[in-house]
This record gives sequence, structure tokens and C-alpha cells, in this order.
Amino acid sequence: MKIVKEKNKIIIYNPTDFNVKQTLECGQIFRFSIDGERALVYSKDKKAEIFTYPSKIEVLTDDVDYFYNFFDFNTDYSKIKDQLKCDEFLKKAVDYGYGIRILKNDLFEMIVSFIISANNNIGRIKKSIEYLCSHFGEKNNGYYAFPTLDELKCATFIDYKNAGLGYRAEQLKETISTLTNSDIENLKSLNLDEQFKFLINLKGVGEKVANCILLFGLNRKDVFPVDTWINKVYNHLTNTTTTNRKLITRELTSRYGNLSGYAQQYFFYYFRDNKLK
DNA sequence: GCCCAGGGATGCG
DNA sequence: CGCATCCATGGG
Repeated sequence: MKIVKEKNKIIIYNPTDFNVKQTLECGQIFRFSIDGERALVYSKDKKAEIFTYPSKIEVLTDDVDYFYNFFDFNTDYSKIKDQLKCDEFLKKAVDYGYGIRILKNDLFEMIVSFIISANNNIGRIKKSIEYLCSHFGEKNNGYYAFPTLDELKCATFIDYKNAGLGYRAEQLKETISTLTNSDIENLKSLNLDEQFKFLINLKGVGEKVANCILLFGLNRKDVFPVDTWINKVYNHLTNTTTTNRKLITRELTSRYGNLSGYAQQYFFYYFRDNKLK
């Protein structure tokens, strides 16, 4: 795999460690669309258009530096996959999702998105987020940016209900009202323990959502978010029927260490895509 | 009608 | 701490 950066384009030749569909559909991002070989991806106030060809992928965007970092093109995923494939549980999952990359998405966007994600399904999460963007985000060049914190502070409880948030409306309203821009900026320089404690004190953020925010918004790969699918994965692999997510989180984080975040994504995509139990 | 979805808050022991 | 129960809502 070779990556070339041009003025308004990133070209990935022989993309052995990047697949657009896998990367977008593994549950880490909610603002995207795929239409055949063409995909649109949105992050914060930015947009990229991606074309997949037989032996190359092209990422077209006005902000090449942002999306080069966004897709984590500085990281060599072949080394990570080699390490993970030594684990007997993971081999199939890594081969199946060979082109997954963990996105470096916007922290505030991840906080809001994963509060909405709790006990929800991806289709409805996408609709709710689109509603917030189209009603509170800035419009540029025919698409809506993700709303800023200050823009969302204008949203009312009724607005969140209209966005389809259900009982998460009150939680998100409370979190938005207490958050400040400096909170969000300061979070980035804290250690893992401090980051976790701050996040879990936000309304609507429990252990799983906090770990998703850490993984996708703060680039922490040493956390293992356990949702309903990872719960199934754990019971499948260990031949158990537990629902104790704290225990599952402890055991999987301890097993995969600094590679926990990667392992989690390969497991999630493989099991969910194949509807395994 | 039931079950599920990238769970969290609350209360109880 | 661990555990049970309740919580909106749309789709299968």
C-alpha cells in the first residue's frame, strides 16, 4: 500500500490496509453515505468524496491534511494486523475486516454522537444526528456541518425530542448545558484515568459510551468498549452467557492491552456484519 | 404483540 | 460493589 498526498486529493495505491465500506460501516462514524464505488464522508465542518477503483482509492477534499490524519494514514496497519492475528480468536475477524482503519474523529462530535447511540440502532442514530446538523449546523457548499457546542446550546428539550432522541433528550440537553469549550480542549491533555472520570460524569455517558469517546474522539487504543455485540462475541468465544459488561471489559482490555481498540473494531465488524451469536 | 438496537440512571441490598 | 428495573422509539 502506497499513499500519495496531492493538492486536493489523497491517492492510496494497492489498498491492502484500507477499505472504504469496512471503515465506514464498522460503527465508528454516523455521517457518511455509500453509493456503489462513491462515498461521502463528513467530519466536523469538513467533507470528503471517495472513489474506489480496482487498484486504488482516491479521497477528494479541500482539506487534505485533515483527512490524511482523519483516516490515520500515518499508522501502518499491516503491523497491527500481524500482531492481532497471532490471537486465535481474532484471526478470522482481522482477515474479514482487513481494510478497517480507526478514524480520528472530532472529540465534541463523538461526545454527542455516542450519547445518542446508547441503546439505539445505527439507522436511527444517523437520522437524529442529521436532524441536529440540518437544524443547528452551519451550511456550506450544499451540506451541513456538525453543530458546534455553542450552536447546540441553543437547542431546547423539544428540539432534541424532535430529533428523535427519546429519553436521551434530557441527558444530552443537560450535558450540553454544562460543557464548556475549554473542558473539551483540556480533555485532550489529561491522562486516561482523568479523561475517563471526566467523561463518565457527563449525563448520558456510562462506561461503554465513555470508552467509545476515548477510542474514536481521543485516539486511545487501550480501551475496549463493550456493547451488545461485543457481549455476544465474549460469550461466543468463552462459551459463557454472562451479561456483566464490567467483567467483560476488564477481561478483554487485559487480554488485548494497547491493541484493545483495534481488536474491538475487528470483532464488532465481523460479528455484526455476519449476524453471529 | 414481542424483541432488538454500539446502554445509562437510579435504587436497593 | 453487583444486580434489577425502567427508560423512548422505530424496524424486523
